[in-house]
Amino acid sequence: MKKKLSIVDLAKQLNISPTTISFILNGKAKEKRISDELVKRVLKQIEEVGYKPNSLAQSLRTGKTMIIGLMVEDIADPFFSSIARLIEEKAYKNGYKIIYCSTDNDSVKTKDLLSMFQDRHVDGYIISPPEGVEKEVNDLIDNGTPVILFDRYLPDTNADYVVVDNRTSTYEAVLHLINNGYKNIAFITLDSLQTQMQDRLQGYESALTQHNLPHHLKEISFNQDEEQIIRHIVSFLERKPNLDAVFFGTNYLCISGLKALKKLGKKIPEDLAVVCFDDDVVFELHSPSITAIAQPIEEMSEKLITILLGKLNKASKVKKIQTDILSPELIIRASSRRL
Amino acid sequence: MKKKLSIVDLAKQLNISPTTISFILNGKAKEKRISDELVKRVLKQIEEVGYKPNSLAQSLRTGKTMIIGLMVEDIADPFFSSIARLIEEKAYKNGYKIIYCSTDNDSVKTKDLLSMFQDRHVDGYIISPPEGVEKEVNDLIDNGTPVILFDRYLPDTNADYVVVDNRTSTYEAVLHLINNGYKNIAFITLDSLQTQMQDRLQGYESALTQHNLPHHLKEISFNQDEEQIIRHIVSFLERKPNLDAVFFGTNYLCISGLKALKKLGKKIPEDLAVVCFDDDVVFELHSPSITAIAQPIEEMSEKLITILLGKLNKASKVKKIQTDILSPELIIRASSRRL
DNA sequence: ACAATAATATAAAACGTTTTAGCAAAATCA
DNA sequence: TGATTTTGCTAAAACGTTTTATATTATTGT
Repeated sequence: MKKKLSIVDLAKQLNISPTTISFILNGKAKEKRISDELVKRVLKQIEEVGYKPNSLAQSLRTGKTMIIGLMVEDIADPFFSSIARLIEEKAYKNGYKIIYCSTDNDSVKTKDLLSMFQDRHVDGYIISPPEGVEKEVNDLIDNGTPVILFDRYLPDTNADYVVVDNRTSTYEAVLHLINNGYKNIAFITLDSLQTQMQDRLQGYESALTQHNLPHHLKEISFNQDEEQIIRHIVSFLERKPNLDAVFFGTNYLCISGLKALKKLGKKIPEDLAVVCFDDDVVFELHSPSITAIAQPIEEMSEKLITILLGKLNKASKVKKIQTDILSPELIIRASSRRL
Repeated sequence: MKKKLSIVDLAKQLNISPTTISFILNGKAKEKRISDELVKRVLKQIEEVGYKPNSLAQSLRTGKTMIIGLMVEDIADPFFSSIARLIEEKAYKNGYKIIYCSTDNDSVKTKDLLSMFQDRHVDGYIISPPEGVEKEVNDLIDNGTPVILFDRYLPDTNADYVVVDNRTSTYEAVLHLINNGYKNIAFITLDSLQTQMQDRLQGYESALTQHNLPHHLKEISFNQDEEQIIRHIVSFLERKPNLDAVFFGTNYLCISGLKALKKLGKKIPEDLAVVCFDDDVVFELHSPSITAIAQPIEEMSEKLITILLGKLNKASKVKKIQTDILSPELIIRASSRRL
């Protein structure tokens, strides 16, 4: 447990002031007119003894922690963990570390976590927020902390966001079903007011309305385990024997749905066509493979980190909200094609 | 951007010393004989003005950050993201936050990340380590920092670890294939010296040797994209037309393998039986469903966090290495049963 | 009634940086 | 030459806590 040496120790070794070392380390050697010779001497010693500044002290003094808070709905969800992976990569490349948490879409839990992150003086936030944390997010922003939302956004906040065009992509996916001759298309989704879910719902409804087709909506509430979800889907499908297609609003609803269909012995797509929002390796490998709306995860992460880093660097007082609406891709597979 | 108030501000408001407040906040009121009346007064004011200690200052002074460093091979891998999810939950419950990163099994990258985490004075580590970081891990431990490894361990370190019994579980899975009459069982695994992969290999080999069956080993090197992996598997399977079963050493190898089998038009299990180490929803939903060795993720996370918190609290100088070897469960599905 | 002890609270140092303000010597200018 | 500017560096304050050592008053014991 040997003591790490401090800038003061180093200064003593070199018989100079800590100030000088600090200037050199922070790239102010020129500006502060430290002689090249001394700079060299200091750098050499630093190299030799392996001095590393204590980042806690730095943070305390500067107010910057170089930490980004990443709050996702559920880090175990492949969509979010993939995003986390990409964000991590880009953040580390820029000297930032990531502290993460899963919100469970629970606003109380999220408020708590936000408060914890604030305590730790996180420099900026990337959040897929639940509803109900508008005030906290706005407080953060008013405080000058960059916050950028993704997947869904909070209409009543000034936070930047990066989302996909849920409405159009859902609309087009449903259109694809219609074009394949399906007429009784169900939408199994979450009972949620979050923007992305509402937009998907709108896309579904407008496509059907436009083609004069009947709506079949099943909203499943969020906090249930998989068994329950499957039971709900099974019972819905049993009550609706005339359905010929079903669109799932999220990847895990679709996975539960596939299990439900298996249980019911339904053939895809003969008995029921299937389309899902959000792609997954499960859908690619499934027999038959499942048509899905694939989100541009790489692009989304890139935008997120770029916007965030931009705000972190410039501390730009740009009042205008930055919004990025990306286009997902409909990947048509066997599950939605008429034979 | 209103200034947060400090313990000194609070002290001024109350006309007392910061020391007193600190004592009260750290539960030393009794020990330091602060009068109940004053304690009440302070607590009330804290509540009223919403004072929160600056954790950076606390960390600087105490050396404790209440942050756990979680280093996994790849946070986007469902095995690791599930663990991350559970660890997160338990850590937060105990007041710890989590800072994470993906190592990519790259020892250089990992050393870098370790150094970054040290800079940030992470209190303890949970790591699924690549080989080649033994020295760094031992340095950490010598330094008094709790480190606990999982999934694989580093024989040349004093780090505690939680792993599963890879050898026995693989042995039994292969035995299961043998008992179902399969005689030419391939093992497609990583070209890795990590303990978990070596143990799985041993389990495979001892089962075959014991039953006098031929070995068919394919080792795939780590840093390849999925396309390459699939090509390697395809070519291996083409070169070995007499195989009747294949055991995959990791979940993503199996996923690539399933894609390869699809490409080759092989029927499972008629042409080729399949078993995988590590379960996944893909395997459950696949047609036919895939037999897999399911790791006790919940139990593993529980052990990890319990051991780590134990070491964090007691700063126990227990020299003995704690090792936990859990038993995975073989989930027999359609892909490995003779018709 | 006096010493010893207990009760209550605090001042000041320390953690390791960054940054402001400024000092002394050297160089330039007029 | 004397004043001014530039060069090269540093002392000390600040960030917001915790902790050690100690001061002051009240209580107890004899």
